Amino acid sequence: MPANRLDRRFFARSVHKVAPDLIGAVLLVDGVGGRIVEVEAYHHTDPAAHSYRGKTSRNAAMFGPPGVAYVYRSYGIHWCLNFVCEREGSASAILIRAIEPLEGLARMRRRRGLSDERLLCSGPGRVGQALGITRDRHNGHALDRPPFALFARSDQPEIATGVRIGISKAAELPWRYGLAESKFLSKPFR
DNA sequence: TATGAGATCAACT
DNA sequence: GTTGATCTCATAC
Repeated sequence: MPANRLDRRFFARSVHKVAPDLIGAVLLVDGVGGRIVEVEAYHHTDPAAHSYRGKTSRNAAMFGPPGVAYVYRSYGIHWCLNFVCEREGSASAILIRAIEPLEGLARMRRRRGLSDERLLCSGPGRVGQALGITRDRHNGHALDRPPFALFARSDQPEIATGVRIGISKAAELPWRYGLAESKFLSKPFR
C-alpha cells in the first residue's frame, strides 16, 4: 500500500493534469476499494460536463472547493462518484470509471451480488455500488477525511487515453484516461 | 459476440 | 414530456 496520502492540493489543479495522475492511485471508502484504473475528465468548458450550464442543486458540489466528492444519480439507478478539481473559472470534475479491487472484496461482492472480481468495479455505476456510494453520505464530502482515503501511486504507470464513453455531446474529446493493460477497465482502449 | 429493452429518477425544456 | 457521464438480462446470430 502506497504511503503518501493525496490531499486537497493534489486536486487544486486542472482536471487534465489531475486525471492522468489519478491512474494507479488507491481509493478506499470505509476501507473498501482499490487501485483506480480508469477515469474521465469533465472540464467546465465541455458541453458534456454537468457544470457546463451553470450551478444547479444537483451539481452544487462541483462549485465548491477542490478535493471533495461530487455524487450524482445516473439513469435513475446508479450513483456515480466524481472528484472535484480546480475551478479554473468554473466547476470541473473527474468521473471514477473503474477500480481494480484490492481491499474489502467480501463487502464488494455482497453489495454487488456477484463473485466475479473483474465485474465488481468495472464501470462508474458498479464502482458506486461496490463502494457503497450515495449522495446523502458522500456528496460534497472531503476526499482527505474518512470515510474516504486516497493514496498516491508509487510508480509511474503507462497512461492510455481515448474518447469518453456513453456521452453524446463533445464525444470526440480524448479525455478518458486509464491503464491500457488493466483487465478491470469498463472497456478496452484502442 | 452483438444488439435491444427495461429499470427508474431528477434535471431540464 | 424527454433525456441521460449505466447496467443487466434476454434473445438473436
